[in-house]
Amino acid sequence: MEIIEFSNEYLNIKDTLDCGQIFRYKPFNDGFLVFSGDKVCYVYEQDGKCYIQSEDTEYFANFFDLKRDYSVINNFALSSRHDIVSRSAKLAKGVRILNQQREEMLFSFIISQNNMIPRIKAIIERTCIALGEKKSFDGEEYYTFPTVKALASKTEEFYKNLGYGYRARYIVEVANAIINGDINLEKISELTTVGLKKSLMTLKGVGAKVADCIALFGYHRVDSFPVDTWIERLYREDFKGELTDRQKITEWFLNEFKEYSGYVQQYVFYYKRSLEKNDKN
DNA sequence: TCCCAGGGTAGTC
DNA sequence: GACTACCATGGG
Repeated sequence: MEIIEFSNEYLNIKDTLDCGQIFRYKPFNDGFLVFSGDKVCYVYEQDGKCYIQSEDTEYFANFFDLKRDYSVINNFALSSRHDIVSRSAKLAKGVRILNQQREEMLFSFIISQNNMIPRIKAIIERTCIALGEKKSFDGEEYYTFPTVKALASKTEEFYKNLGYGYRARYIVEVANAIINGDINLEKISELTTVGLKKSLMTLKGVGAKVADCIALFGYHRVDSFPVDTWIERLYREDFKGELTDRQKITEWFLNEFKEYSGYVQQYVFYYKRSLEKNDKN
């Protein structure tokens, strides 16, 4: 077991995990267990430092995007002419864009459509228990994310029983499309962001928003700006925007924030959702 | 009971 | 191209 130490100035574990880009993590001791594909790490904060403990620290150093200088990104957002963006940057200073596994992002965000985050987590959890491999870490049992082969081996009925609803058909079709070689998730990483999105959208159940999420969280394409119901509301309320077409709203944000778009999206998404949570408390 | 959730598809015009 | 009914499920 290896361990990495990292400053927590631009890495807040809880905020980064809790902003809807990852669905598999859980509280553990003084921090969290974080799962990615068949890998796991234990992360916690102590005395101004983050500690990442894993059998594969190299993987998780990249996973948490540790090589990138987030002071540049955060300062860009802090100095935005949009008040909502600078306020978000202040609140979400420790939020980073994780580098996650492509297959896991693809299937996870297909599940995410017209769904709620707690329910998405529950469906993915049930899927891992049913089709993943059982492993243990520091005495704690966990299940890996299923392989595409395992996902393709089941029928639509199987996924309906796991609570997928109408999305069951998409999982079966997409898993088989990968098995058949209709799409290669590694190969398409060579494409431009526009080409990558277009390629992902040939898959059943993957529209513009889901493709944006996969591009951002699975390929670190930060010239992506996923627009969901939260962002659409934020666009209307906080930017006084008048566009209604989500594609055009995405284009508007991309033009506004350029190569920082993906980071800004996470900042404001975190901000908007944290406000909502506080209203309920 | 209706509305909503990190939306997308297929049909119509 | 734009518009819309419909799609499962569970929580508020």
